[in-house]
Amino acid sequence: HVRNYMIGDIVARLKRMQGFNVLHPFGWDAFGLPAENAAIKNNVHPEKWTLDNIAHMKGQLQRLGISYAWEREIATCLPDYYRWNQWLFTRMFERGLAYRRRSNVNWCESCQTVLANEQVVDGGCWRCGTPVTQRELEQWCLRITAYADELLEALDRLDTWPDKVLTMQRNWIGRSEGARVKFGDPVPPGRTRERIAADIEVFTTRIDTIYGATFVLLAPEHPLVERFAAASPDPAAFRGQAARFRAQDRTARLTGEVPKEGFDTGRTAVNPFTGQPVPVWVANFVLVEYGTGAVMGVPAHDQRDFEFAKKYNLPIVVVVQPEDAAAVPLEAATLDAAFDGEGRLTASGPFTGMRAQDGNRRMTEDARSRGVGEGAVQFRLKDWGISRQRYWGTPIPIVHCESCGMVAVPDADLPVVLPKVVEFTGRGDSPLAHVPEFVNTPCPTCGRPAKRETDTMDTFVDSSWYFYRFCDARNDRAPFDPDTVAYWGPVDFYSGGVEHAILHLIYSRFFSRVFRDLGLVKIDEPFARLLTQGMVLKNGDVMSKSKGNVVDPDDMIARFGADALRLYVMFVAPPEKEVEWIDTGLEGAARFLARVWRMVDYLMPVVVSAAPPAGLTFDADERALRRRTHSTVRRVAQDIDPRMHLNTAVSALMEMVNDLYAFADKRGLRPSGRAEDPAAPPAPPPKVDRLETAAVLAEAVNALVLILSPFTPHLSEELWERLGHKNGVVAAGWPAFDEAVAKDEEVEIPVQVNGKVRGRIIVPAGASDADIEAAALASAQVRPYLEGKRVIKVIVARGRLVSVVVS
RNA sequence: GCGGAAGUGGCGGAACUGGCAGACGCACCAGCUUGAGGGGCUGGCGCCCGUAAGGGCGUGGGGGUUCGAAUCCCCCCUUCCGCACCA
Repeated sequence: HVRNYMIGDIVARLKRMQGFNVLHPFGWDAFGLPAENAAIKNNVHPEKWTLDNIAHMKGQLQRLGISYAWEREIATCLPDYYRWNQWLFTRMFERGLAYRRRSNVNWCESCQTVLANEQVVDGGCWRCGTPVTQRELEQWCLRITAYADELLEALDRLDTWPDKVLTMQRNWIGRSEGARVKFGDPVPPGRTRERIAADIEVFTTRIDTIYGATFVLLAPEHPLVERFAAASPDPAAFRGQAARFRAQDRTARLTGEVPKEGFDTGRTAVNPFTGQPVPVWVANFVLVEYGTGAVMGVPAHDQRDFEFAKKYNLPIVVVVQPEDAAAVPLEAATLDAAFDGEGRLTASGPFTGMRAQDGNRRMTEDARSRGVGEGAVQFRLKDWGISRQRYWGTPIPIVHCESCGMVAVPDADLPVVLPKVVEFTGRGDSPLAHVPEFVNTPCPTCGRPAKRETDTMDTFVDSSWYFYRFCDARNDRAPFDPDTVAYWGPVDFYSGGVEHAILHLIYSRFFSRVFRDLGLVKIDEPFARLLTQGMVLKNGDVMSKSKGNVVDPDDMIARFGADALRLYVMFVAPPEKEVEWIDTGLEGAARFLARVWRMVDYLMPVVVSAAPPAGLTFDADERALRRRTHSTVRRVAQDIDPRMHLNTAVSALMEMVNDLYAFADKRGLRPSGRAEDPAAPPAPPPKVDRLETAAVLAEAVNALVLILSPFTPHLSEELWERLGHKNGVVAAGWPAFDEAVAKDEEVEIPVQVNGKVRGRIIVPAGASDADIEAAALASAQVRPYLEGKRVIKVIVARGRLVSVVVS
């Protein structure tokens, strides 16, 4: 976290010095399970635990010198903030974007609460890793799927987002185009299998293979399964098999550990293209929540179906042949794996001979015209289940009334305040349900006794819109003023860990669009630029209390100072990479800052009394130092924004300091190496004869202190003041940079002969290509390599290199 | 399996549009600072041959494009990350 806040702070400080109006806010995402669990464990109220932690961390951030706009500080656990969660929930409820339904939900036994799909990682809880089980519960859901298409399509325009995040979101939304097709009741009498009571609708992306569909598979949870069971000769056995599949460990199923299994329902359905009856089976690998919960089995062209057919001896029919003319035609009898590539259709009635892709289109049309199917788009994205059976979260502002049903709490009655006196058991039923004063309330509509909803909201609701609240953090009439958000929004620069790639960043994109459709914001995408910063590791592991490898920023501040810590963390690697923490690196940063301090402190009398450089005539060394000063001013700014290479910005600062030392050395100026030793004789004061030398030193030192300040604000402010400036580094602004001064006077150009560097020439900057070529060919270093050879070609590359080709 | 990112000295990394590979720093080595430690300063530090001058090799491996490749293309290997029976 500290690294992330530093990155943002350096950008904010640069932009402020460049004259931008910078909103650099901070808030506390303070609801959630850790506080509640700590409360149970330590017998302290979650609110106290949370507020104490906030106070501690705020002190730490301030000691690090992170320049936050504390007057806009928010904490999501305070009614000032969460009332607007409730307000927004109410708006969504009115629009059908928030709804309640009974469904299977992910349940974490350890956290004793529901998890959203996004919060299930490798079949376990994202927070504690406990394997997730399924429970049937009444759940409030937010209809994120209403925005699925838009959330997907807009990713194409987020061109500054990391590819990784875009890909993860695309996969998560998981759009696939295909068709829904009905496998109907067999009509003709006299079959051995009985008629079923309804068509079975399947979803497929490969309708072109439908002539090879030789069976239909239902998910064990599919509604028809129970109907078939009831009508079967042995309902108990039937139900038992289905129940066994349903009970199979979901985690094992997800990791592919459970073998594919199924059983025959004894029913048939008619393939709407072949007209042939096909058996209907129940299979453990078919997912009820995806598509229609039923699929057609095409063993020749789908590997899962192939394995299933082999295991249960179901017929295999090849309907796509690879187009590769040399290939041996596939035959069902000899097939050892499904062929899922493109090719030409065979044994597909009127579609035979078409390319599979064309067949796909034509067969979808055909199905539609005959009323047996239609094109369909399917998403993997599910609606977002937000009910949590815990205490420390935003109360859901709904009242359940026996006569009026579910009624939203009117805006005037918001916030629904979280009661303070609650018993925490961690048992997994909502703690609020045991607080009668909270639960019992008159129905807002009819006034009769009614009961409040006792679940609280997923804390990701809190973090899905807080960035707009910062723009107008003290507004008590609305979540924010639209004009104010129009001024600030969208967020220009957003940095955080890649762990937010799906959860937070997709929810926020969803909420932004809800606000847009409510007329509160005009933008779609909340975050214009996204940086996913790498984590800081210690001994190859993520720092965590349980591993005992945490580096406490306060310890580092005490030992080396906040500035050294900031400089080191920025220098050690580019922001998006992971870094391994090493103490010696921090020592190096502290050493560098001591070096800066010594030189600036030593030169102070010269700097304070120096003339401005305008109108002076400088010697070569002085011009070189000015060149370094001006080019570093430019480079540091560009390395921060737009390049976001904070590590090379620090390198540039170090190079400048090295040059400053070298220049000073040439002029007999050298600060004492032991400034901290009071017994050491004081260094003689700097003696500078030339007006011009004093001027370039002053220019360099003043600029250095300023351009270092985003990284090392404390050191820079102190030195800046000592250098006789009054109003601080931000008021001073980013130093002006003069292209003419920064430009090299002459350049060294390598000369290659047949691709090898054989010499170097020095030419005035801006020399013409012809002059450079002539100088290269005349060079004493190069000439021996041209003796007796014929020069075929000479290339002068952008004034940077000469390449001579000889035979 | 699918997808994303990445492989450069002992280490972290630099090389911005194809143009001097290894900037900057860490570690290490040698020297100076009247002794030690600490601090500071100077120099060295990719690999191989060579006392040296100099030469050869070198950005995971192999091929290619180009006057020129860490950078572009093809194949392969490795690592990390994400998704994973999505029909």
